Amino acid sequence: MTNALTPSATVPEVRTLAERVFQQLQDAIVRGELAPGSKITEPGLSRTYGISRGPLREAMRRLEAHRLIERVPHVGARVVKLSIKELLELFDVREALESMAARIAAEHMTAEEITGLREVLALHERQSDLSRGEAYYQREGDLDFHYRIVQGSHNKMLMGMLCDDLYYLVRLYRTQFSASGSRPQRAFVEHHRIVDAIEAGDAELAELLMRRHVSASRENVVERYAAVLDQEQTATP
Amino acid sequence: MTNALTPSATVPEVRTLAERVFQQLQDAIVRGELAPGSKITEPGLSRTYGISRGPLREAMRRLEAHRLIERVPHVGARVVKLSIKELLELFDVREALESMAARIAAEHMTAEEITGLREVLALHERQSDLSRGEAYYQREGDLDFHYRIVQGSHNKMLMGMLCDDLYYLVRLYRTQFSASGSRPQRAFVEHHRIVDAIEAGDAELAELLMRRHVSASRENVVERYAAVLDQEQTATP
DNA sequence: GTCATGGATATTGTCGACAATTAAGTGGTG
DNA sequence: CACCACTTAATTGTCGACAATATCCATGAC
Repeated sequence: MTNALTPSATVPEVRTLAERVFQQLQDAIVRGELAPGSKITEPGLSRTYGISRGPLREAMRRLEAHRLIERVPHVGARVVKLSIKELLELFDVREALESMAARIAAEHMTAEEITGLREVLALHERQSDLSRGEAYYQREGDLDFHYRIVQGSHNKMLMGMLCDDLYYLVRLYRTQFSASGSRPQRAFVEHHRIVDAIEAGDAELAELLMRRHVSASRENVVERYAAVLDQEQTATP
Repeated sequence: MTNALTPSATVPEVRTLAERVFQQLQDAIVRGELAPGSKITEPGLSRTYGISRGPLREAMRRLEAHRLIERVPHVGARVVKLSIKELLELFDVREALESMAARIAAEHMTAEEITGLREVLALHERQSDLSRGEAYYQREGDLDFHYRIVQGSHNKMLMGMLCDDLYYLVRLYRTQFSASGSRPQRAFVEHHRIVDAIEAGDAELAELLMRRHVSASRENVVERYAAVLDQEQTATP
C-alpha cells in the first residue's frame, strides 16, 4: 500500500492541469507555505504556477470545497485560518465520525488490514524510542493510524469526509497552532486498546475507546490553548 | 427565519452566474428532473441554461464536491446514482453526525430556537391530521426538523456537512427509491422525545435518542429494500 | 480633523475559440 | 462472422481577452 501521507510524491498519472495545481496548492497550504489568512489572488497564482486562470479557478473551487480556502464573490479568496472555536468544532466532528468508523471497522476490517494496523503501531513505537520528542513524525504517525481505521470501515462516504477533507484540516491546524507532540505515550496506549477492541470484533468498545481518544485529544488542545492565553496574560499585563 | 427547504424561491441576491446555475442544477437533480445515472454534457447544459461553459464548469465542480454528480477526467459527468450500499453508508454518517448535533444542541440551543422547534413539530402534526398519508410533506417536514437541530448546535462545520451536503443526498434518495412516508406516527413520537431531551438540557439522552431515531430510519430502509427484492424474486422466478 | 464622494486601479466574472483526448463508427482482414 | 485498425465526430481541457465589480486613494465639504 502506498503511503497515503505523502501525496507530494508526484504520481506521473495526474491527468489534468487543474488537478495537479490543486494538489500543489493543497500541499502548500497544509505545509504552511501559504500562510493561514493570507489573501491569494488569481493572477498571482496564475503566474506562480505558470497556468492560465481557467484551471486555476477550478483548483480553487476544489480547495474551497475542502475548506482549505474561503472565497467571497467579487472579492477574493484567503487561506483558511482556524479559530480556536472552529478547531474545537473540528474535533467534535472528528469524534462523531471516527468513533463511527472504529465501530464499523471492528465489524468489517480484514485480518490483513488489522495486521497492517499493528505494524504501524510497532513502527511508531520504535520511532518514539529512537527520536524521543520528535513530535512531527509522531503526529504524522498518529494520523496514519487514524487513516487506516477509517479505511478499515470500508465506508466510502466516511473515507471521503475524513481522509479527503478533515485530515487535511487537522494537518493544517498543526502548522497553525504549532502543536508539538504532547501526551505521547498515553496516546500509544489508547491506540493499542483500540486495535485490541477491533481485533476482538468488539464494535461497541472500539467506538467508545475511539471516542474517548479523540475527546482526550480535544481536551489536550483546550488545555494547551488556555496555557498559551495565560502566558500571554502574564507576559504583557 | 427563512425556510431553508425552499432554495428554489429565487433570492434576488445571487451574485454570480455560476452560483445561480449551481442552485438550478442542484434543484433539478434533487427533484429528479435530471435522472440519476444520466450523463450530463457541458455543451448541452450550456445551451439549456444559456450560459457559457466557464461558469457552468464551476457549478459542476461544486456539484461534484457536494456529491451530486460524479466526474471522470476527459470522459464526462453523470448524476449520482445511489446504490443501496451507499444509501446505508449515508445513514451511518448521518447517525454519527446528527447524534453529535443533538448532543451539542441540547447544550447550546437557545429558548427561541427550542420554541421554533416545537412549532415545527406542531405544524407537522396538524398536517399529518389533515392529509393523512401525504408522504411528501411529512418527509420534507422531517428534514426541516433535523435541519433545525443541526442549526441549534451552532457548529458551523456540522451545519456545513449536514445541511449543505448530506441533506441534499437524503432528498435525492427519496426520489430515487421513491420512498413513501413510512412509520409516520412513530417518528413523531421520537421527534417529541428528542425535543424534550434538548429542552431539559440532557445532552446524553438527546444524543442517544437521535441516534436511535436515525438508526430506526435506516432499518426501515433495509426492510423496505428487502421487501422490494423479495417481491421481484416471486414476480420473476 | 473627520467624513463623504469621486475616479483610478486591480481583481474577479464571463465569454468564445483552439488544442487534446476519448468514444464511436467504418471499413477491412483473418 | 468475429476482431482489429483507422477515421471521424463529439466532448473535455486550456487559453487569452473583455466586461463587471470591488478596493483604494485623493480630493473636497462640513
